[in-house]
Amino acid sequence: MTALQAALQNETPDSPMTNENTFNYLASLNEPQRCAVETTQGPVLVLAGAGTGKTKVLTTRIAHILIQGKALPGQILSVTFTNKAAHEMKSRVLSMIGSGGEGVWSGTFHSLCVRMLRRHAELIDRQQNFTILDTDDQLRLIKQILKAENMDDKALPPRHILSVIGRWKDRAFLPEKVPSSERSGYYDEVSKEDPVLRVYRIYQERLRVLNAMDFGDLLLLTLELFKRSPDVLELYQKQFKYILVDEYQDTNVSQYLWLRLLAQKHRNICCVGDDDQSIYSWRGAEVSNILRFEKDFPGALVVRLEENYRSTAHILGAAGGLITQNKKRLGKTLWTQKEGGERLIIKHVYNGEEEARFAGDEIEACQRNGLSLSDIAILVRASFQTREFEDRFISLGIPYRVVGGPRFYERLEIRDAMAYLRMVQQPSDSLAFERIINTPRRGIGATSIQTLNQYARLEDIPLFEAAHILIETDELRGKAKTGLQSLINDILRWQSLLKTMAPDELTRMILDESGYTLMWQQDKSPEAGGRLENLKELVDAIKEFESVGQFLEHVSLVMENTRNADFSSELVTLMTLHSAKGLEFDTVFLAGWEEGTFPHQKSIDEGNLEEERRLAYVGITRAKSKAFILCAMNRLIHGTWQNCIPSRFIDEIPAEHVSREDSTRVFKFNPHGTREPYLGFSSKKSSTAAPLKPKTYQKTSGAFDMGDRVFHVKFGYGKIIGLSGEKLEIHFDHSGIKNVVSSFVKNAKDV
DNA sequence: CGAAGACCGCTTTTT
DNA sequence: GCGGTCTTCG
Repeated sequence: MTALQAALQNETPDSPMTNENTFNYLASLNEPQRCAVETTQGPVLVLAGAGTGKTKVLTTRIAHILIQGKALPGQILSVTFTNKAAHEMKSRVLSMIGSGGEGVWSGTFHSLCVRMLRRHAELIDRQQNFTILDTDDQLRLIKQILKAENMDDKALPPRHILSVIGRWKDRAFLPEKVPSSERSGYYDEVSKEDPVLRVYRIYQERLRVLNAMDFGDLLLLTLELFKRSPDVLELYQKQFKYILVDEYQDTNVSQYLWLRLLAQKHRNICCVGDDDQSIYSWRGAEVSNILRFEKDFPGALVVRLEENYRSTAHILGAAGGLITQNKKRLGKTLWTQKEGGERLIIKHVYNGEEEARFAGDEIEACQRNGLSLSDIAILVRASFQTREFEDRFISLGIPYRVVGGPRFYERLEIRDAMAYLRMVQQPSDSLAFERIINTPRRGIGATSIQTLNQYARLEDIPLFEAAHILIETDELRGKAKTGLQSLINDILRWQSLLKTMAPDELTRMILDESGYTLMWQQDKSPEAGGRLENLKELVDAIKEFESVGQFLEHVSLVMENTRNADFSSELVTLMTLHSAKGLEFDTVFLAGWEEGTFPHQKSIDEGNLEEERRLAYVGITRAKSKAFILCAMNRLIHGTWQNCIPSRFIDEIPAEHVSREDSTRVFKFNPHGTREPYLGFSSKKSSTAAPLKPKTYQKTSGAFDMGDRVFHVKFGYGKIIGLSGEKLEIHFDHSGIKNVVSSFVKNAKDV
């Protein structure tokens, strides 16, 4: 019997069990952690520094509440930001208390909101099967509106409108609630109003007609739901006796209001976060939420977790010294029981190429010392910075992986396929219809689509319905008419199969019968093969779901890449500082610490240096034992070479925690400081010039010959034009001539 | 409807 | 300086 089952069988839930074993889970906590777990009543703010065990506190707290019998699983609300975090929470709670933990309302803000909104859709003018739009759809909708309203998309770029609306939604402003002080900055002389606000109003109206909502709406409309129906709000307020929130420093205003409403009744809310790791203000996160916590929840207990179990004293000292430069923070100092450790190494290099070469050499040295490649990460400010490292690693034969990048469900072919599914699931999804109406080509051109759109808007009906009606008239002719007629028939037929056919079979059928598969089969471009592969993968993915609807919901809420999730294999990790948050590595290379790159020029211009500094703090605290900070003296920026000034953050790290490795061999030391542009040394071209050391850790795939057609994950298809042992010289169809190691390429016919 | 040329913008990214 | 997107023309 698990502890929870025992607790649930206990007739008097308020009297804790006396069995001492039940309390073992508390023994592994340090004093503040234990305090954060045991103070279940009233508001609690846990300021959890990097590597101080915050997930442990959250999961143990849930287990504690359940084991103590203070609440049933369904009375606990546990909120995170990412699906990954949500899954981890779930599995860790389950492993602590065994079965019974499944009933906890655990998920992301967005998934929890969807759960509520589907239940009460009619109260916010939607049907239960409403669609969740992605950015693509949103953008298309905005463009449509601009066109229909005769507005100039040059003066009002759709992307910008979308981001303004997004920020309004983050702050819980419905169109009529946007304060005049928060206007977009645009002004229309004729209508005497803010044109973006006007688009916003129409946009929301269109979403209602489309039975759709965007991501911002998930929060915004849940707030609206609570407002329109106090009964519904009360239902949830009563239900959730205990609320737990992860990454509180990343919440936006809407999320904050949502939490505050739900916590009003029981007031048992526990927020965990770290103001020093707030790095998402650009997508609406408000550090002030965490800074203000004690005011928002009077009588709150604030617990600081400051004992770090991850890094050496030097790393913590460096990060701590840096972050004290920030004014707006609650303040805490990380410490460790670990002794010794190495200082951070600050390495000045000539340019980006040497930066990559240095990292490559150091990584090989790490390997010789027995470190696994999976213990090493290169962290960059912006994703384009990974390129030079990739090039170098390829020629050295260091296996690597880039985290992030384009995601599966954002690919063109996947979105198209999903649009077909959406049409079958919800025919009023006009954005999906517009996407596939002429893909593959059916002779329905822009004019025909415009006719349909005009009619649909005039009658306030979905596009599909408009198509139904106009097909009976002479508005459309020739190919457009026959093409549309057969598409409508197809969609209706697929719809009739929705209930009876297995979702993956239906998907395959739709892709075949619509001619979509054929379209890519006939496509001669190099990507076509990959696209067909992806479509197969999509069909495979759908197998796991009971219905098309369930699958669509999953995809719209879980956009993350699961394919890169494997951190165990022997690969160096390359990623941005943003995506590194929450991870740890033995050795970390912090690349591109120059003014303009990091801190980024835009942040300097906008005076948002505190957030950049927090980003630096996040970067340093990822390292367990060793951190390199790399600073190039010259860099190619937007096609021109620029002299670089070392990042101000380098100077802000206390000197006693760093050692400067300005090798005089490469770097002409400037006794007056590090801020002077580099003067000596001339650029030596070619990353392939360096001697290649034999690799023992790598399997030789062998047998390649001159002229062989091969495939490379990054460079695509190409032909071998040179051979020397492990090293191949390949002329790639799209990337030119590159030197690569044979284990990185496959024979083209095996792909 | 497709190809070629002009044009722009260029941090971070989850849901 | 490049790459993606939009426009225009045949």
